[in-house]
Amino acid sequence: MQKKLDTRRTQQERRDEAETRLLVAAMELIAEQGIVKTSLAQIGERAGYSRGLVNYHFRTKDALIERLVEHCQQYYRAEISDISADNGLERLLEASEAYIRLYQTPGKLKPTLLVLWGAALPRTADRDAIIVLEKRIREFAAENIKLGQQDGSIARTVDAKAFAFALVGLLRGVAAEYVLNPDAIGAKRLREEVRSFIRAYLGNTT
Amino acid sequence: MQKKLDTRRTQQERRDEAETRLLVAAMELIAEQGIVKTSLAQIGERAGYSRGLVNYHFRTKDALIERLVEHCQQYYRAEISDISADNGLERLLEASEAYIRLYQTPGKLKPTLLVLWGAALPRTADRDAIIVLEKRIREFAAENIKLGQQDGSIARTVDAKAFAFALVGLLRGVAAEYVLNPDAIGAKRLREEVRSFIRAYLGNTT
Amino acid sequence: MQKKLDTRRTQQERRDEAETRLLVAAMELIAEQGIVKTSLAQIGERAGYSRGLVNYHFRTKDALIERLVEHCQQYYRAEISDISADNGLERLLEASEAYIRLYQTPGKLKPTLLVLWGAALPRTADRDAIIVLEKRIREFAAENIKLGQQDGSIARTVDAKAFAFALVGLLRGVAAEYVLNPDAIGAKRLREEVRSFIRAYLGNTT
Amino acid sequence: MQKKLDTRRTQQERRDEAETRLLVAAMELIAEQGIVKTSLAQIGERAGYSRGLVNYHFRTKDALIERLVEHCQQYYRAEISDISADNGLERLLEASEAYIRLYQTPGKLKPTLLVLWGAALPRTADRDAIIVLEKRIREFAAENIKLGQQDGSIARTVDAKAFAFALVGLLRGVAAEYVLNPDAIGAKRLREEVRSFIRAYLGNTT
DNA sequence: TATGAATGAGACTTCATTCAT
DNA sequence: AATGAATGAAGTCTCATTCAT
Repeated sequence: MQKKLDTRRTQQERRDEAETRLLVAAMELIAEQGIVKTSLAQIGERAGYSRGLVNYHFRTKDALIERLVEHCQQYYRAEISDISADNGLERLLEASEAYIRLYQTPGKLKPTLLVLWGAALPRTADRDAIIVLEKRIREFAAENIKLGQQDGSIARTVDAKAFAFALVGLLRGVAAEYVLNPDAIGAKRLREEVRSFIRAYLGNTT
Repeated sequence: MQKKLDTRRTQQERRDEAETRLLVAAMELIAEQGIVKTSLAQIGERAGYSRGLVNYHFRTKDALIERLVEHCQQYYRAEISDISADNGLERLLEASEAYIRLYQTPGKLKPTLLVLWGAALPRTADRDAIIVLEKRIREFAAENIKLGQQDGSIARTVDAKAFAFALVGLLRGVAAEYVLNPDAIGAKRLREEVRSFIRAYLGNTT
Repeated sequence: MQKKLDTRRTQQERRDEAETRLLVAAMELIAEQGIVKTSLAQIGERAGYSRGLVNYHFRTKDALIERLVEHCQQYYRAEISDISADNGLERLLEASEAYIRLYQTPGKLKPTLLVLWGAALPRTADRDAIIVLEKRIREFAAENIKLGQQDGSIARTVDAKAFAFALVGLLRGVAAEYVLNPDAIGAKRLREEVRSFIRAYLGNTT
Repeated sequence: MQKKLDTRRTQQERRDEAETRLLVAAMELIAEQGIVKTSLAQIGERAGYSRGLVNYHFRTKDALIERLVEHCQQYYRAEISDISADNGLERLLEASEAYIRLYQTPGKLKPTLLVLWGAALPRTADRDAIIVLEKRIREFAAENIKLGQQDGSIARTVDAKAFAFALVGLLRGVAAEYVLNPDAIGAKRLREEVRSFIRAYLGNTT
């Protein structure tokens, strides 16, 4: 019985590990090649398994992409989560800087979510997961703006919803610009510029 | 003589008309479905020709995309070109507003360039044309910033190159955000927000 | 246990059988139509499978051709291999006669290698495999000539390398001639003629 | 009237020149790439004309190939024709040597007929023209053998028809071997070897 | 749990041929 | 006589998916 339990746990663990490795492989490949050029066989093999495993785990490619968006989100959240500041403005600035920095530190996985976002611009099937994600991020920004308005760090005249929309656009767009053309501007200089940009507006009418 | 002129032009005209119709069809389809899901056969047929004509004209799909980027640029430039303001800041604001507005007025062709831009994020073959285009646009922005610094409408402390980078990111990102989620914010409200955002920064230290 | 053995072998066996059937189908079709007119879909279907299987197995058409050359060689070698004579001259004569006879006995597969050889004359991609094969065959001939010179059946004045070159040319050329025009000469008469031709030269200065 | 005649002749001359240039271009391209990979458009353009001209002149590709075989034959005959020897054996030897030499002197056109011959090995449409040509050449050889038997230079025991068959095979085969692998043997050495080979047999029983 | 053989749809591309100029 | 726009068939190759092991 003990043995059976162990076996069962091992099976589950093996499954989880395989799934994680498949997702990581998928992130790498999609960041490199885009969604369509990345085949399920490639993913399985990059993960160290067989061609067939992706279908076995995720059933279809669309399901994999959907699952991938969630996975990416968690991954990103984990990398951005340690915000130490305690007033709203600083929290926004820190989060923004962390977001940009994500694309400036080496590592293949980073651009994956951005690539998925870019791929969602035409009316494709995988669009919905990205849209939901965007909404959540705008809400996160809006909450921090309201927080800042309560603690006095952000002017009351700022329209939280509208600014959140613009801010997310700015960050996504600048990140994309950087991915496309990393040599056009210094990494640090870019982060400062974005920071000043945001601060100039939010602190403006205080 | 009239006849001869007509005759001489007709072959060339046929070719030109076909090319234009193919490009327009390609823009429509790519805006709807993205690059990869759009087949050359679809383009030919949507344009009212045969499945094979696209290859006859453009040789390869990559060549078509490259040509399409140029075509889009001209198309966009024509729509944005009438900037009436005479100082640098106002010129930038007008151009920015026109750019956002482009995605807010109906018409299938509009999102094409944005879709191409999003599709260039992974390392695909068509990437280069987009990168070149981005560079040109940043240069256009930087020139207007310098102009504004000469005519006094923009603070001398602004780093033209860095701000151009951020500005193009902002506009692209906001446009993408809007294409993905047009109902999250009012069209006019968004344009005002972007305008305030830019003005707050550029006029900041005057 | 028996069952386990069976199970273990079956996947591999399925693959091997498919590969053999595909190669045989390819040999038939190429002998009939030549390389270029033979499509991969035709091969798959003649073998009793789907249109796509050839690509699944051999990846590309060039790879199939390369594999086919090896396969043909083994096939031919098996048909020619029983040379009983023990002196060099007789061994050469027997091998030569067996080679010609190969094209004189019915059976679709026989001309395949000859067709591949003919198709390699222009600078095509599949050329290399044939060239390597030719070299090996000339070496085989040269070895037997040297053997004959040691056992006294072939004159020492014969230049092994040069004669091997001419001999292989003779056999290939006569076989091709026969395939093109089987009614121009009796099968037996042709074999005798070639035999006399070779013997006249090799035994010449004894 | 004179003028009209002139014009007519000029038209005819232009037509002839175009046809010749098309045929030469076709010979070059087929020697390089084989029949199937050579497109009619390529031929037209290599000849300095338009893509459409080949169809205008020859109607179909098959007709071009057929015409090409005749043209090649004339071309080859012109290069081989000056045989000065006056006894049958020497005439055969000279012709044989000239044939081999044809493939040993630089110039793209040479291998064309050989390529066409190789391409005729499977049962294709263009086969017949080649078969007819082969027959004519065997007859030419047989005539010279009989001539040699009359003038005493060739043994009466030789079977003219059978030997002609073998000889043509030898020459074709050796030429093909040389085209495939020119570095395996010296050009002069090869011609000597073939000459000795033939002489050994024909002079054998004198 | 995992593998990989097999399928079949669909894409890009080439090209002989037709036809308007 | 000559051009080249346009067609449509055919071929190679990729790949998501199914299924037997």
